[in-house]
Amino acid sequence: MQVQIDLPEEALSAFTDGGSDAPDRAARFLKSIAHRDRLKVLCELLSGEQTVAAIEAQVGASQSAVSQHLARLKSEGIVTARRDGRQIYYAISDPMVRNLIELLYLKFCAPE
Amino acid sequence: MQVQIDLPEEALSAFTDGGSDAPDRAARFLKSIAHRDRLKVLCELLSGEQTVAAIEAQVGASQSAVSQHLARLKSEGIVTARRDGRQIYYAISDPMVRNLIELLYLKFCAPE
DNA sequence: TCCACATATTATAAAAACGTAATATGTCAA
DNA sequence: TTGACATATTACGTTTTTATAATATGTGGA
Repeated sequence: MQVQIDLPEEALSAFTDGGSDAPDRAARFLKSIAHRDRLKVLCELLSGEQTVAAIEAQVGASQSAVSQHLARLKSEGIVTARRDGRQIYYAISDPMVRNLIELLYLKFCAPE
Repeated sequence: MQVQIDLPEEALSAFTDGGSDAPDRAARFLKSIAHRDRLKVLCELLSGEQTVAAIEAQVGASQSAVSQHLARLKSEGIVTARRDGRQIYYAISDPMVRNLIELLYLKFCAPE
């Protein structure tokens, strides 16, 4: 289990350079993920696409709440939806989300 | 520039396992970071410890706002504070935060 | 066509986050 | 010990997020 990232020097000022809207976009992205149940949804989707009903069951929130969470994640481009008959399958569309969830796992779930 | 993470299988269910409070703790952590100005603060601190005045100047927010942001980051264990005379130096205390900011850089600031 | 199923949308009240202004605390130097 | 400086804290009105309940939409089968 390892995490390794190399960054160029200019990265240090990427968020502090005045004109850029990167901080706003990054904050919006993080806010979309920074919710107990949305984290659970994403973790559930790590293993592949799932129907809303399956997600609901795992997350343990109401149908309406889960649907709203999924709508938010979708509007943010974090997940995609695909209909098959009556059911709708959601999947993670942003590979970076996987890295993020994995980082969170290391910090909050790793057995030491 | 690379990001590589390997995780064991059980990670997939780390957030969805019922009893754990990991999702709550992870969401709290993300919320602490998910703010335009707090992101700027952290990015500023990537290059090393800084005084509040220096951070204020870079972030471009009011003294009170910056102080409150720093207090929140500190209460979350994300930064530490060290007094030297009249000034207080803040620094990132959690190495994982560096990884996270770097991930965000790749997504929101990389020149493509 | 009608009904049941799967999911989405809307409305809204409660809770949390935010920004600003004012005030407080701690430290140094005269 | 007083004043200026650096930072923290408190109070409070505003905005945003969230949860819940109710209703709507789309799909397939009888």
